[in-house]
Amino acid sequence: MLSKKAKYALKALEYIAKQSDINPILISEISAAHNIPKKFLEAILLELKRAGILKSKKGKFGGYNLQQSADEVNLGFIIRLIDGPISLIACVSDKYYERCAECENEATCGLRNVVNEVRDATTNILTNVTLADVIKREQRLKKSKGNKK
Amino acid sequence: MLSKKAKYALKALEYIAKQSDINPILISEISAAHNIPKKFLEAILLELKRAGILKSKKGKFGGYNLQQSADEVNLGFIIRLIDGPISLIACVSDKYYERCAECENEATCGLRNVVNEVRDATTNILTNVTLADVIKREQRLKKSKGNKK
DNA sequence: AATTATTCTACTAATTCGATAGACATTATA
DNA sequence: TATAATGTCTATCGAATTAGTAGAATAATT
Repeated sequence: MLSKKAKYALKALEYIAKQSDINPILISEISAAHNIPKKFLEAILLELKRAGILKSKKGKFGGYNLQQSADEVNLGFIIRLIDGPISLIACVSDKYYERCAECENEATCGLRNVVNEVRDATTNILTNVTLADVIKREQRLKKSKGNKK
Repeated sequence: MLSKKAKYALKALEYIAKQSDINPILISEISAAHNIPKKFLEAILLELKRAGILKSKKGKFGGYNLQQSADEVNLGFIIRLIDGPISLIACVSDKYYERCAECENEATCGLRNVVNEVRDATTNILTNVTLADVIKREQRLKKSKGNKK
């Protein structure tokens, strides 16, 4: 499961991406809109800024905006940044690889083979879906819901 | 990521499944074979027994065997049993469903839509791969490794 | 009875997660 | 230049989870 931190990060980024680029978005606004503890969100946005995803403006009328465009930021990047490995076992992770202590031969491990397949399936989705896509999906879902009624 | 407990459980089950059904397998044997802390493994095997996956025999020449056949036990079941939800967010989980506090409309949430896709991809693999499959994969990997040399 | 195993209860140490407090720095504008 | 509004930073904290341990009880075999 994702940590709350990662979920908050994704929700906040989606919220910022949806707004116009002109006005910086307030932490307190995002916090109120999604019931995210403000102080916790502060730390998260700061981390996203340090990673180059957000930019900030201090002082009055300050706040946050995307630094990259919404179709350049994929979900996999965010999740890895906040939560670490996406894979179920570290022995199949690209960025967080670690050997299994209890495994004799990695190359022939059947479990590793399965877990590797899961990782491929997961990262294929997560690294190909961007913030812009998430917003598009939301709009599509809202439309198709309207049609059904 | 899987917990160590879940990884140990999977490794131990694979080990038991590989042996003949006749002789019960000792905890200490599995523990030694895979570098799994013995006392910790004890608790894990007990849990697997309670879930109906293993059966045990006490006393001399006691130990553990599978209760179900190796092609009936799928990895998803084990992982859910030990670690809980496979999904990245509980709002798309079958067995561990929970509403997101920060989400207004679940049906139109774009993030949920993506996470649901990930869940489908993951569980499709994990619930279709059995212990028997893991062993087969291992054998296949060992063969293809031999051929290359 | 002795031996060898699982079973069960109860801890515990370390780490991670989620969250908070409060001082500080920066910016806009009145 | 004062002030209000905002992000930045450091430090901390409680609760939950994870990983692992100790030791007595129970059961089966010889």
